[in-house]
Amino acid sequence: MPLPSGSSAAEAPDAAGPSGPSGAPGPSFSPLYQQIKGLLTRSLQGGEWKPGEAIPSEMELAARFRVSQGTVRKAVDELATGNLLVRRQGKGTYVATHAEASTQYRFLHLVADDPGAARLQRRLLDCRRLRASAEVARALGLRSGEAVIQVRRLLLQDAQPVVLDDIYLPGTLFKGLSVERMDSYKGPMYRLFEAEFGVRMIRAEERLRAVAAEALAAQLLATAPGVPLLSVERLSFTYDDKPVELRRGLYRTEHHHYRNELN
Amino acid sequence: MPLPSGSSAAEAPDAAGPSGPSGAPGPSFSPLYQQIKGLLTRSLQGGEWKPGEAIPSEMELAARFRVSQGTVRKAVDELATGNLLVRRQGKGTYVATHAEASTQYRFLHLVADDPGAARLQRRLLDCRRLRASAEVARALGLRSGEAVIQVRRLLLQDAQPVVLDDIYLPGTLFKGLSVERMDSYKGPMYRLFEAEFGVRMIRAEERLRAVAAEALAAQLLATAPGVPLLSVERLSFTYDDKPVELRRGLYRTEHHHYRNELN
DNA sequence: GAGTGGTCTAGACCACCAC
DNA sequence: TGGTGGTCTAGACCACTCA
Repeated sequence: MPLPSGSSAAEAPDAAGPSGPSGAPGPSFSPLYQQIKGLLTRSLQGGEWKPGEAIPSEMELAARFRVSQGTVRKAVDELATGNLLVRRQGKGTYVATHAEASTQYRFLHLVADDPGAARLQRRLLDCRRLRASAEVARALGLRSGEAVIQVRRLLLQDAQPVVLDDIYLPGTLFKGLSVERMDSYKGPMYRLFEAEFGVRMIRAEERLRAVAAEALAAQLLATAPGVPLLSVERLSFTYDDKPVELRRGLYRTEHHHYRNELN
Repeated sequence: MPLPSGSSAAEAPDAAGPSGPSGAPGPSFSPLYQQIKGLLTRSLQGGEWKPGEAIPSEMELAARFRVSQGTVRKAVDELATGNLLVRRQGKGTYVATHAEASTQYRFLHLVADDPGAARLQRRLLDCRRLRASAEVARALGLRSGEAVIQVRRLLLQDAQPVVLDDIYLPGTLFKGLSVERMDSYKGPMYRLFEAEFGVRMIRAEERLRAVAAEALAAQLLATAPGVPLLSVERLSFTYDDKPVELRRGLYRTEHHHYRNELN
């Protein structure tokens, strides 16, 4: 309880330690910096600072929350580690965005065997509204039959199809998404999502399998039925661990591989 | 340069900042805690503290290195983040090991679709000494033709083969490794490596592909030729980013998937 | 109760960036 | 030159573990 008693401002967090003056049997102990982290996350979620913008300096935040700079620092450190914030020495701390080149394909682990290969091209095949199947609804936390937007697209390298993606998005969050809007947009899809719909992908879980190409997938990927494909099912989450995108990808791995780092 | 001049003990690190008293045009600046981190890593590498043992307390390390506890703390924090050390509040800081249940299969991302599935069983098929092929030599940083140990094994669930692994190890580091020694060993293979051969796997890189089962692999995995398999090529590193294991795995993914978390 | 890691503070100085 | 994040310190107190 390092806060000077009587100085509790509106935004000052309350440590509520188990040995607090109230003597309440607090079931859990939450360090100050964790509470600061929570407050910062709420501000990010609420849009107080938008992707790409700078958040207040550590000194300002320390004053706002009535804690020392070191405490704010630890909170910001963890948010930066979680890729929610980006620190730039001498300039400030910024809200992370999917726009930066370094994070261009943060979630796409597929790389060409040939390191000097060309960049991937995008080709939208389809974008339609439909009702969520039981499976899609379950993954996205919707009710079966709710509106869903499905996007089908290819990624190509040197005009050769490499990835076929089926993307499912909750209809309520992505009203007005259309082929035209996506086609005219330069840059990563996740950047469009955060800029146009205010939906920011924070983390994702993937499940990988080896499968045989079905007839349609083989045709779209310009390969033969039965060819082994890498199936990548991705569930992406925004703040609060809320799932907001289901993506089923089929990757051709004759000249590409899925790269993963283990620590 | 916070060290009091004239107090340079044998183990005291030298910050050597660009604006040091010598005025040397130091090309790079290395914070104190980074240097401490390096010293700690060297001690780990040299075996001063063995896997599972406790390292000296933060206060002791601070005294040894003539820095404050906070500086040691930051160094230890990063090593703990990198899974080299494990902190246990109230007890001490320990050298990480592959023995703990929580890290039992730290590097194996394959999980059963059915969450209530049985544990994986291990079956060693083969262990032989041979000369490194050009490809294996290149991956492990050896000369072509150098001695290599190859281990082939299966992982089974409910008597059904799920994983076929071919493991390649530098012969000089793993003298005396035999089927008997591995078969009689309870616990993870990486635990045996660190306990019996002093080789600790720190991190790894994997390349995943979808491939069709060849005749031999199909037979060993009790499946049909042509079935899609997940090919996982793993290169594991010890300290100094030195590669010490090449592993080629073939995973059946009818009832299992490779799980990955994206941040 | 002694010892460990965990949190928090206040203040100093450094490296980097922009104006 | 001033502001930002980055490093380092010294000291206080807390939470946890174990004898």
